[in-house]
Amino acid sequence: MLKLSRLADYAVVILVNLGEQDGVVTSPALAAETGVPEPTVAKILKVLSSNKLVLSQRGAKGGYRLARSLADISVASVITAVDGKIALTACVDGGECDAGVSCGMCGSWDTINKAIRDTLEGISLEVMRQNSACGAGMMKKNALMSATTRREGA
Amino acid sequence: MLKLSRLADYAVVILVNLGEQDGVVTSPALAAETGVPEPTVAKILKVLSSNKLVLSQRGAKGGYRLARSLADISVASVITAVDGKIALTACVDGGECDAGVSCGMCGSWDTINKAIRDTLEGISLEVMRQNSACGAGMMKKNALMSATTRREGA
DNA sequence: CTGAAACAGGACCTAACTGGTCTCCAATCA
DNA sequence: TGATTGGAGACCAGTTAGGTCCTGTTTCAG
Repeated sequence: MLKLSRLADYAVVILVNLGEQDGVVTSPALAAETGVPEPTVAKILKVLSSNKLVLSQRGAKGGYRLARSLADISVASVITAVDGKIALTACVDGGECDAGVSCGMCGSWDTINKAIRDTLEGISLEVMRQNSACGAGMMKKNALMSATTRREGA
Repeated sequence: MLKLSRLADYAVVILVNLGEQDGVVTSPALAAETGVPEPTVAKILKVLSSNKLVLSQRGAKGGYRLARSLADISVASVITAVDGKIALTACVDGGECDAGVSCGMCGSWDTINKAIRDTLEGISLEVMRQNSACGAGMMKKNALMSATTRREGA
């Protein structure tokens, strides 16, 4: 199904949310905002921090803030940070295939991978935020709703 | 990592291999050619058959052959046949999100999904075959090699 | 007419991977 | 000095994809 990892999806939501606030924000606060479970938010933020997409401030009164504006963060960079290199198959560009079987087409996928990467590079989080069908309010509402549901369900 | 399912990868290899032969080919034969385990090849061919990408002939002396030329089969159609609709996230175009959390960006991903789909539509298996860095011989060699390794490993 | 060969369509099991949680450590500020 | 917050990694569990097998149906050969 060619699916994206859920973490990457969360990361986008979290970053957009972070971009709509000013000052440093703690991970619990972001978790409350987005409805994503706190430990997961923390984990994602750590990764984003090590990839320089967000800046962290440790200690009391610490938290996170965007390293650049939403317009300067591409979807590709978020996915790359969370999921690693963007590639459609096990044969990463020029890399060796352990399996061998799927390797018959080694070079061929490179074209596809590059095309997809270019596509994702061209879309910024700012665009994502604006194109959102539901809007920020809806996002928050949905998030809280799901958080409640999850808690009740468990 | 935005990865493609291995089945889809196999499917491409199998189809290209099928396209290089004439007459009907049995699934055991294709398995031997590609190095993909026979039951898996059979499974994939069944799916491809039901999606009209290959034509099947039952009974003794039966087998499979391409429904159209490699040039007329897009990578997108193969992936769609094997993995279902091509979409980057759980939110399929216009569909409803069960989770809610990842749904904040519902509409935004559509643009991305469409772009990726277009990219994959534009690449035919014939192109894949020609661009193959290793070439058909290498493919076969690798396949057999891995088949041997697998057998010994198990 | 009978048996073998090959596809059709499932059910089912296993294993890998992802997602999610928890714990301990380091840093910062009141 | 202690409370707060991020940093790093181990670890557990649920899901899902990959792979195998079984049974039936069709067709050809002898």
